[in-house]
Amino acid sequence: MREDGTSKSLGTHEGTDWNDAFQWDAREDCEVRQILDRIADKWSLLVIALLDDRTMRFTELKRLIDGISQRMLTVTLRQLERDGMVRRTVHPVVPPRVDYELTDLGRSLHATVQSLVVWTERHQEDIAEARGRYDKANAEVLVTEAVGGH
Amino acid sequence: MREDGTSKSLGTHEGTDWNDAFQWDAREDCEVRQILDRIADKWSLLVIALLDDRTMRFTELKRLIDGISQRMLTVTLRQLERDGMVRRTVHPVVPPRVDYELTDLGRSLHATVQSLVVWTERHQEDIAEARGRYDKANAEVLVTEAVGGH
DNA sequence: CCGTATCCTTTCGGATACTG
DNA sequence: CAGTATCCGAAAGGATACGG
Repeated sequence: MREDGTSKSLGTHEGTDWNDAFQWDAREDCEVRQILDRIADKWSLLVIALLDDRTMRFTELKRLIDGISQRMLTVTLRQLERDGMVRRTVHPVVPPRVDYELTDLGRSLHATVQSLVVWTERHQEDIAEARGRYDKANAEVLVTEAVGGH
Repeated sequence: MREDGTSKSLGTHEGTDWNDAFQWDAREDCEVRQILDRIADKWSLLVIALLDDRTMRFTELKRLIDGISQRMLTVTLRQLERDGMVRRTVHPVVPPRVDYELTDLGRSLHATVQSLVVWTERHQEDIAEARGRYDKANAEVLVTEAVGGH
């Protein structure tokens, strides 16, 4: 896909007062986008948060997260392992035992993500308030339209 | 949906050495999860990054991002507006003119996200290297299986 | 115990056409 | 110009069954 690797969204951007925003998020093949996708997908952060505490086995994670399907836990762990966030250790015993633990890179990522978590906790009231206002205003518009026969 | 609002993923967790990871990400109705979803969706960050520079009109954003469809720009802006990140100002003129600008909350979020961007830039080589190792190791496994008649 | 393979539903997002 | 409405294909993710 993407038969032209050249001009996705930057274009020629001649004399514009260009900011550095696009250095990091313009194309999908951008590193930042990929990490962001990993961070934001439904389960990765949960896994990282749990493993930041201690090493865990597959079934432990499965049980603690529990909304997760076996398939998605596997997929999530494989992605995290591939990106170097998680180390997977297979113990050749029966029944099989597989340990998962965070790498230094994974721990570092988790620490960084925490600042976002803190931000969210600190501002969740502002957000809730904003949503309240928006929804209220929007409901009024709908009512007005209905009354006016639209 | 979710007919039982009680036990989604915490369960009873009796005497486990429980960490605080789940305070912020266990359920989908959690604030952090919602903000994360917004941050990670395909276009929000791009919009925020552009608006952090200056106020822009709908068509300006459309042109600058340009991979985006009209529909998704509208949807993205509405979500950001609802969450209090973006302020939408309609000027009652013809042809219509609508300005979008970041609120203080939006600017604050953008600043916070930057730390993640910086982290990614700083570690993208580690990640690329990890992927290289993983893919190489994985390819060997496949070859071994094939040779062994699997 | 730790997965993989398959199927199937749900969601996301692009294309297109139409309005004030 | 700045949207809304509708349709449709692609992808994410859950359920289930099976394998080493």
